[in-house]
Amino acid sequence: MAVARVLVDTPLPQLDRLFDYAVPAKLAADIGPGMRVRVPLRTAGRMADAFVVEVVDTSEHEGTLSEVDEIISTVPVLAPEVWRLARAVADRAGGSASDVLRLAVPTRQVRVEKQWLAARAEGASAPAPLPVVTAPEAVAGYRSTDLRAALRARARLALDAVPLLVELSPAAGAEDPEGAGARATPPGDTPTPPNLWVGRWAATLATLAAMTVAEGENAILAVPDYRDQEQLVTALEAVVPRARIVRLDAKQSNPERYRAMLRARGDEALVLVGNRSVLLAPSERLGLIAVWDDGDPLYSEPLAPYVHARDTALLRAEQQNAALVFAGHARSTDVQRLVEIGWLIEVLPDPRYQPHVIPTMQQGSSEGFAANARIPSSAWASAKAAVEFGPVLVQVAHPGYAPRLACAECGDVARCLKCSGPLQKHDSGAVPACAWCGALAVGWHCQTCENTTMRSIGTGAGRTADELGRAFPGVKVVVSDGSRQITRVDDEPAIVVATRGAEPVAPGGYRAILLLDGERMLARESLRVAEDCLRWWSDAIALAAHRAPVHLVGVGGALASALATWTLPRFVSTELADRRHLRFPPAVRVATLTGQTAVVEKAVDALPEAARHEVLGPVDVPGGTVRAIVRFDYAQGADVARLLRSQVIRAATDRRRPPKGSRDDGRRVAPPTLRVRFDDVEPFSD
DNA sequence: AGCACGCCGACT
DNA sequence: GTCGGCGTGCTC
Repeated sequence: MAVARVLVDTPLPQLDRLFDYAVPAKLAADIGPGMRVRVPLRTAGRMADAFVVEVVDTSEHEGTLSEVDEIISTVPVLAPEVWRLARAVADRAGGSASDVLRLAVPTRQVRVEKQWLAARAEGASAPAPLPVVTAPEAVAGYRSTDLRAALRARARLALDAVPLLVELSPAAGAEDPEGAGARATPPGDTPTPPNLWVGRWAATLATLAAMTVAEGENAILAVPDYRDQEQLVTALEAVVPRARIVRLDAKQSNPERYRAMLRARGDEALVLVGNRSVLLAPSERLGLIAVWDDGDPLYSEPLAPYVHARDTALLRAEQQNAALVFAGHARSTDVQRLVEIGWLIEVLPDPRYQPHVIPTMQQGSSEGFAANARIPSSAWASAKAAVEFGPVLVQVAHPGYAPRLACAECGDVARCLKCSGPLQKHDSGAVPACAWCGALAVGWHCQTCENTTMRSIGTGAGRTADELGRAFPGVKVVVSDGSRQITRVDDEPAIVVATRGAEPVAPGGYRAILLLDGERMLARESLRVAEDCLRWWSDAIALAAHRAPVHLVGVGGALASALATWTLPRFVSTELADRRHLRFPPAVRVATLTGQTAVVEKAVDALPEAARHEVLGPVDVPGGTVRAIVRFDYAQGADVARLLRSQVIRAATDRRRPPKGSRDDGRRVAPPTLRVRFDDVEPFSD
């Protein structure tokens, strides 16, 4: 008799294990691993969706088995390697595998499934041959023979990217079998020769992916956001046939994601490129996992079980014996830790390249334009000279025009009359609007002194652009910020004002770069300010033309000299040593426990001895609950996760009615939930 | 979650 | 004796 072992699709932690169901004769021929099924749970009549994990001959379960009710679809959406990964990811984070599968398997799309089944019925056509071109300049800066050997040896690397741009030779050998006209030009636009400048990092990762695909194996490439993805895909198209590149990202519609996920289950070797979710895509023969800029906060998953993409990558590379590459301009302290314990091997550019970074603490003269006051005269002169020859980048901290407004009379922060949110201005002429509810501040008056006029506090990208426009008459000014992102600019002289992370790519690189607002960026209260700044600045520095001057304004000390001498790993190593001393992450692991006082206290008591002595709190948090932070060493991680998991289950299955005599006596009440979140750095910032 | 099982107090 | 309220525990 066939037995289906299934994972029930439910958030209940007590059901997070496999259940056995008998397969009735009429389903036996069709059922298989990875399919979605419906199964009865507890009592006939109640049905639950489930994934078939395996089909076996006998069950260990004593007692009669219920029968699988129905096969929802014969399309195997859950690949075995994804199941294995989901289980490990959930276990590491004290969470449920079904929560991970929710992220890994997009919701069903019947039309896409029909197409897929029809295509499969037609018979698998042999994959197209692979005319892989390995552009030698793409790995320039590294010894490419070493990289190829490292891939073959399944090495784990911390790769420091060369902070330069590279121009790709257009579609070098990457013939598109489906017709080369796929690079769509928007209707009405005159076709311009494509700007094929990308960060060198993108060309390097693309080459590693091409080497992997040439061996008949998949490569998974993760990027933080769409801007990086655009560069990486451009670089990939130069070395891998377009038909072998599969995107998986948040911008796609559900059917697109579903189609991509099913394609990844095919036989041909592919490059899978996308945001953090791409690390959960099916990939049976996996040769390489590469993560670009792992310090970017977009890699921390906001949904339960909150597993960071870096950890997913580490687990998966281990499970599937794939090569692993963490690449970035600035290393994260997490990667530095892995280097220092010998888990990752560092790969430095050879020959070494040092960008021309000029730090200065000195502020500009206060005469002249307001923007002038933020810019030291040396930087000003350098920008003025450089803009004759091409674009100059100015990086600022805040988007908009005036990120903050205050009453002109009493100086109190200007607040929305409807919801008390802070007001801000997006354009110089715009009516101020509330940052929270969006309401326009029409007929505003100060709630402290009844005055009706405001003044700006701080300077956004828009205002900086206005001021620079006046300072450089006749020069084009381009603004790129969070809401209006520009990915590429052309060669023309221009001042490009961008908020950190929104810098466009310029052909050949910027002729000069001014990093303003450094002081303000460093003022953020967070455990990771220094490494965040290092990342924001080094990513911008990498957009400069060869040896073009980069002025880092208002920053001194070790951070500035690390950038000036381009010895970022040394700085990060010192940073990590400080954290080790203070026992802060990533030197140690942490878990936050949130819930009612009694539940949190019980969970703390259940911890292993060593961890119990390193509990911060519990402290009150909004919502009538408390939060405790536990610190422990990596070696204890598995123990702590297992113990906390059992506490979560206990909390969920314990008495759900309030004790006798209380006000809601007899009424059903939400279970006394315990929320566990591992490796959350939020509690260490504010 | 949602439902059955079983253990004590009040009933024909 | 047995009806039913409510607390406890399980779900193949």
